[in-house]
Amino acid sequence: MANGNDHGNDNDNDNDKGMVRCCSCFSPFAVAVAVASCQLPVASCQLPRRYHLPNAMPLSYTSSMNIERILIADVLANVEVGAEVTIGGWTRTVRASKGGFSFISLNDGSCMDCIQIVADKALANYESEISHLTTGCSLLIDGVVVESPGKGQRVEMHAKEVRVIGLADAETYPMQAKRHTFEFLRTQAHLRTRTNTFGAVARVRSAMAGLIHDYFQSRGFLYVHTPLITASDCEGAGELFRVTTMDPDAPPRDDAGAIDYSQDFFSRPTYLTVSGQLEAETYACSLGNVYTFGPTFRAENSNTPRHLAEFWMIEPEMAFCDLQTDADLAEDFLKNIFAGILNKCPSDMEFFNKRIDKTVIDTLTHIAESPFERITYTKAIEILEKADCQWQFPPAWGIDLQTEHERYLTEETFKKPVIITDYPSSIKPFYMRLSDDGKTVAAMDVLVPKIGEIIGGAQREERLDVLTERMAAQSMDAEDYWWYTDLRKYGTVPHAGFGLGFERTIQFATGMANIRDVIPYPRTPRSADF
RNA sequence: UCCCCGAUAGCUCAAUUGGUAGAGCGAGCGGCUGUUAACCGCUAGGUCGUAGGUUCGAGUCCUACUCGGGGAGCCA
Repeated sequence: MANGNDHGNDNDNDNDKGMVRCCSCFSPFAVAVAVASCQLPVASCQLPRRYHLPNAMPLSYTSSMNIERILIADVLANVEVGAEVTIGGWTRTVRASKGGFSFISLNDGSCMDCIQIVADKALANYESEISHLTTGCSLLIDGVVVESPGKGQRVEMHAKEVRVIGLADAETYPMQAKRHTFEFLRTQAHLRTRTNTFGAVARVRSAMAGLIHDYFQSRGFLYVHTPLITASDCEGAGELFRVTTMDPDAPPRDDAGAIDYSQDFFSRPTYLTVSGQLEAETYACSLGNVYTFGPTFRAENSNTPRHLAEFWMIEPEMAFCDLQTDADLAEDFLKNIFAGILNKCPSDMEFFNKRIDKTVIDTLTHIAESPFERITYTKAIEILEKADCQWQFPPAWGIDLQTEHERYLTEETFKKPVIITDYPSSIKPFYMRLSDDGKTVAAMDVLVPKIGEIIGGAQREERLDVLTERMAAQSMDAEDYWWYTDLRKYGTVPHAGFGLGFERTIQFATGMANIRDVIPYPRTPRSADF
């Protein structure tokens, strides 16, 4: 066997049970080749008796080549007993025994579970280093996978070498091996991903992003990168952040004393985008079905568990499409990604179901399997007016639905997602298509229990005359949107789309109560730390 | 932005309706242990968010501010 110091550089190819021989592949791009080369005859393989998995990454950290760091997720699930592997991670708890050995629970973020390392006092640095380990230290461990006599784990690891890479002073390290409130962890956002909850949120968020791309890519949607800086200042979606290079203390001024934006970077006032929709429409009206997936900015002074100043939004846009198909897509899309996340992150989802919200798995399963309710706004108002409820805001046709109304519909009346369509034109933006009744527009909102509006969408107004009338009615200058109206002037086409709040989707899927806990570094009024 | 609640040890909280602060966890040390949020013992650790005010005396009452949480609005 390799001794503890050369990290697998031995080439003696013995036949230890469970060892797998394979060629090295230090480029992550060569995974397929490497896996294939594992089929080579043993004699042709010059490399160490190391377990090789597609997820293994070369340990470029060390100068000794031929080492690969195996993910703990793989060790726990796939690596067979007897194999020697190298893992790296951060200690969660260390239970030291003065008698002879220590148990180290190590987590590397690849999965919810930690692997238990048994470190014997025979190790060279046992007294000097291992017996002093505390929560949060980073380690590289070389050892053999063995069956675990303890409960709750298939295997554990007997360390052959424990390299202490970084210590964490227990006196000051904020992440104690105990329960912390989310409020406290928000103040330690750079370290909170070392907890079970935030590790799981990060994995689910990443998986969810992948599922969303998969959904659209596999259906022929084109991914469009719409600009983050915009000059459109009145899309009606909220307050905008200004983008400028002017000195706030001494902005250039014109003869009349007004701020002279012609001297600003873009020679005009510019802002961070509140939506990529208008630009996405232009791509849809030449390339068919498209989607955006990127950050969005709202300068609204919103202080709620459902609002961020910077959040991510997904906005599909489809040509030759009406409201019904738009709603069909929204429903199919949500079902698909919720079923997908249950399938892709089972242990993280079990964690959320056990520790965060005991109903999430049932809820997501139910959503994936049963049809959404679809009602018109008019019908929704009827239901609310008949409801035996003391409304803080009595429902009435022409007034937008309040939070209490949305929750009543999703949580009391239907107990599932509800798609509400055909809102009064007076409460919806200019670009939504005016219906034949002249009073409503082809809008749809998807409401879900607890979160409320998760999707807002519409069939777009494709008739030039109606569009310009509606712009004028909302005191907009159509000239500013000449490129948008051009779509209706040249080869106009019915089209529709919607916007999905990414963080609200993750909130719903995980049961996390506060949106600030499902984005790495939340930006909210008076808060832009990290 | 509006309404409500909160701020006490590193973290989570308590302090009998004004009499100069306690617990659990965490940490340090010791003991014990195939342990797994281990267990047992000892020790250290706080000018009670900030600034004023009332009072012989304020963690406790009053005012303002800051920060945090919940609800509402705006929305995704």
